[in-house]
Amino acid sequence: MKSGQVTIKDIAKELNISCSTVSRALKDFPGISPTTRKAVVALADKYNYRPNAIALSLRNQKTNIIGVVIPETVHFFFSTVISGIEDEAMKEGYNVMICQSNERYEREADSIDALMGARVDGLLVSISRETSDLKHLEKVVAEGTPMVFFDRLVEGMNASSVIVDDYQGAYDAVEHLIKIGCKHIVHLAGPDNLIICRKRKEGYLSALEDYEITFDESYIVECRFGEELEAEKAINDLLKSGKTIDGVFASNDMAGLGAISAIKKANIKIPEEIAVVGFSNWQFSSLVNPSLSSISQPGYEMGREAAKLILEEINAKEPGKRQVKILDTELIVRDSSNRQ
Amino acid sequence: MKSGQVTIKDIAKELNISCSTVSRALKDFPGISPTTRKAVVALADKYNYRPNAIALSLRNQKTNIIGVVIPETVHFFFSTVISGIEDEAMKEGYNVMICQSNERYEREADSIDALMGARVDGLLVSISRETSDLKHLEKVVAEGTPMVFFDRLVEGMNASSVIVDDYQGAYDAVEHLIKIGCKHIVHLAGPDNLIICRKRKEGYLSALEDYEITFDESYIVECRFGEELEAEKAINDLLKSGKTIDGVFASNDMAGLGAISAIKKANIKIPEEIAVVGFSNWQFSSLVNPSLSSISQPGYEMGREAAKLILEEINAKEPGKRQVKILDTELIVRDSSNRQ
DNA sequence: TGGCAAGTTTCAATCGTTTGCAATCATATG
DNA sequence: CATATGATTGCAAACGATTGAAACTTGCCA
Repeated sequence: MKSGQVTIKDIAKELNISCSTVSRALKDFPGISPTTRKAVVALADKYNYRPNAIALSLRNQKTNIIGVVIPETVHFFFSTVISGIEDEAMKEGYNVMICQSNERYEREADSIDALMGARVDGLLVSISRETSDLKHLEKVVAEGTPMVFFDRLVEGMNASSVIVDDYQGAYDAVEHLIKIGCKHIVHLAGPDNLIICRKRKEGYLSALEDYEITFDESYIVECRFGEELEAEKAINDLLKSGKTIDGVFASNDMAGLGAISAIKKANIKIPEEIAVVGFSNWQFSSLVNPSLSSISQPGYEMGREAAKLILEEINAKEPGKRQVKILDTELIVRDSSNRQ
Repeated sequence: MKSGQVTIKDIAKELNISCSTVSRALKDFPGISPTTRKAVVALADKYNYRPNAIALSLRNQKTNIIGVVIPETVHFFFSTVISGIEDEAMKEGYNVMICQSNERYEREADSIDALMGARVDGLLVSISRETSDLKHLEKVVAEGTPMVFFDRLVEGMNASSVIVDDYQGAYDAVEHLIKIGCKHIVHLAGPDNLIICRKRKEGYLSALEDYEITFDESYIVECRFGEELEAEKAINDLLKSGKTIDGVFASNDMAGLGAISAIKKANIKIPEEIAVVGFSNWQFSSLVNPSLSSISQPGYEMGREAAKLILEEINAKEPGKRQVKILDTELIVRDSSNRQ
């Protein structure tokens, strides 16, 4: 802010009138003579006057800024969420301040502190993989700043959230595998402290139960980091152990890809011998070979819904009820599970 | 800002002292009695006092916010740039405000206006595909707000920039194709109004010239949108026209992928009969089949460098010289151009 | 000519923080 | 006892914009 930008004062001085008059002239307040109004508007135009949002924030006790704390923008899913948030926020005259936690707890806490210091009107949060201590989030609630979780929520917290129906998505994926004939389905699970991962596991288990498929504990392998090699190794180990496998449900697409890798290297046919379904429908999923079936999550819509919820809370005089918005997923069948 | 957050005033009132004293006590100013200081610090701690960044911004005429205008965060490359910007900014105590132009001129102009209204200390800009009118950018410069371009810069503007050596990257890609034996190399070009695309085309032309390969105008096809189908159609048309093709240099990976699609569908072998190289090294490039050779751009580093440059300008008393930082690219050879 | 109303404009306070200067206090010195 | 000294603390203005209330300027009528 080298502030070559003109202020109301500058205009007032040049026209030899008071700031109040300038302010009122610019907002079409009654009681300003047409002459004055025209002179003010002309000068404001000439100098490209823009109201100082900082000054307004201070006076109105409202910044019109939404803070967003997100694990990583480089994930395709999260970047679509950001797009949704931004579009909705911009439409309503809000700006967005984004901080990435890089999946680290400390960075998440620091980010929230910074955003609170900036007096954002509300906070949209998707917690990091590391987060289990909730002090930093409880402070936010205690201080009365509206907060909405998206995708990665926390339990037992007085805040609304927007999530995807992970349970149902997982159920759909596994049901699909069963219906094409799979009876020995491996689940590459995510870390247990993320609710989304627990839900996906539950969906997997329910589908097995509903279709009366015997469950084998060793068919669930936790892939903590959701990385390709991690999953490749997991599947490879299982194959070597001599277990029968005819289907894989991965809790994310990168793991699904790792599974495909391992299976291809073992010269096993996809989907004829082993079918694979991932989760999240990453950008690359349609591009790999074989293309990866997946559960698509409406990221953009999640962003918009989260923004809508937080704006609702910001504009509510009374603290309203907590809401949980659950968005539907969609099974996208591609070559990796397409048995005619 | 429902502002349950405590202010200096609240603390002052509770201790029956003045705001000045509280302020000084919190900043370890000399001339405050240890008793008072301790009482203030204790209370500030108890109430989780955070300085109001808005008030500070107004007083100091400095927001400690960097504005970022970017075409789309959903592009892997741009999201890595954002990470770089954010890391560097956070390290120096700055926050980042991000606006996406979605490749639209009008949205870009609006975003810049919003960020200027928020009195950001500096602006990092990568222009949209649509942008050719520069009025909105010239205003920024005229008003004395530091601005640095990254990746997509504009010419004839008094601002620093961080770019990738697109010319050299393209040259390397084409030279590589020539060295593995290609003599009829198609270039899927990007829109001419983006300097990066013109540079890539120049690199292509130079390499052909240096290696004395006759140039055929019809081997350059412009793909305006950088989409897969667009490129697939372009290559398909060329193949049908009966032209000899043994290499493709695409100005981005999505176009490269389109080329691969078209070639595979025509039952032509990659890389033996036609080799393909893309540009940008998108996340999926290593995952597709055949994996796509590409020119990697250091996105994260570009973000950090851009942030460093803008911080330098913000902190400089005198407006310094304009700098252009050029980052090196790297040719990554994968299956699509790997002839033994 | 005094007075009132309508039409304009200005004053002053506010938001939270900082900071130069003035004020207050206690203690010590002449 | 009066005053100087040093240690603390408070006052007030500033940043830019808004807004209720007060003040000013007209013109007009009795």
